[in-house]
Amino acid sequence: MRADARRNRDRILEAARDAVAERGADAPMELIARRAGVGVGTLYRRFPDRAVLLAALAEQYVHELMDGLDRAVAAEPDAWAAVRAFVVHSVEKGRGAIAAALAGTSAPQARQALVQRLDALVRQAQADGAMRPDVGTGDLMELLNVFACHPGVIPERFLPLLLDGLSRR
Amino acid sequence: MRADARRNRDRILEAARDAVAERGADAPMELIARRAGVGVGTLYRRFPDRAVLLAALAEQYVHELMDGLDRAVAAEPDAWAAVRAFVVHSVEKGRGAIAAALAGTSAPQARQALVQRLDALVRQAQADGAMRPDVGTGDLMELLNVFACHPGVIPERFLPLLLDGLSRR
DNA sequence: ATAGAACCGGAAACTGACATTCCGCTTAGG
DNA sequence: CCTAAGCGGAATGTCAGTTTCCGGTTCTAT
Repeated sequence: MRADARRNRDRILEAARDAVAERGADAPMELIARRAGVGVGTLYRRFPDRAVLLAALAEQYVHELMDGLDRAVAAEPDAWAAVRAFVVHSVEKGRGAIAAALAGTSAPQARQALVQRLDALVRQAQADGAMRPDVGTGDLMELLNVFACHPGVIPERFLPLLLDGLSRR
Repeated sequence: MRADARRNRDRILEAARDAVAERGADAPMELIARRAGVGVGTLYRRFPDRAVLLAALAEQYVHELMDGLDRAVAAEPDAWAAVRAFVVHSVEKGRGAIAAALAGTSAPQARQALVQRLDALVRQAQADGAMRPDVGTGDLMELLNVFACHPGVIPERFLPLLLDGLSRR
């Protein structure tokens, strides 16, 4: 693979993430191409159709989340603190890929691994009495999704509120 | 206006609200008509275009919210309790009209009146030390919007979390 | 009962936004 | 300097919705 081709591929993924963030999973291919500074032809050469592109996006994003989770666990000995760090990290890095990643159809195995690791952490935090017991890991994912998909929900403004809501009173 | 025409008008508004809830502000006119048990022709006779329909929806909905607010204030002497009651009521009655109502373009005067009344209540609740001080009325509206637009955010599951997040720690 | 104004349904024509293809030109890199 | 790999973007095809229109139907006032 030629160097410029690789560069374009990365740009496309980046642009696709932004576009999906703003316009949802069916953002126009042409918009994605334009934002990547690339012709549609190039986009289609690299990703034969939207499903492939979305899958690549999801794959990449789930791995980023997994990394974030690992780092949070490593940095914070306390489970609840780790959950908080993960949420903050995910929301900030989130942008639009979440919509694709959590839609379910893409990258199911990687997604499941993430959910399992997160679930263990959540249960621990709840067992410690630090996190409210009536929210599940699925709810947490849903909330990340809201931040990613709903532009009006600005992290700086709503994250403190969410974290307080999630903690045990 | 003939009696059957009025009946159809009401049905269309009802159907439009549901359709907007599920498919967003650009739900197909044809879908709305079908759900109302009416031909597209009838829909267009009553509402020349989508903007008019959305405006009618917004108007109706903002008034419902206003009524809910009045009732909450009347029933609850405490400001924070009234805010809570209003939020619960709004989320439950919400469905999709919020998307249209809060989009901003429609029914600006009625909307503004609502925001003003709500704002006074919020400030009171915050002054009482019962509600967290770092959320504004606009944020509250945004949150209602999330419940209305995001089907995955089920009120029964997320409302307690939201209310806890909104209260002062 | 009945005239006729108001209303209705839904087929059909129109529209525009996107997806996808294709090919002549450009460029990396050995 | 050669050529395989890559590129852009005009052109074409597709389809979901919008909007119009008119022959038939239903109210309701008299």
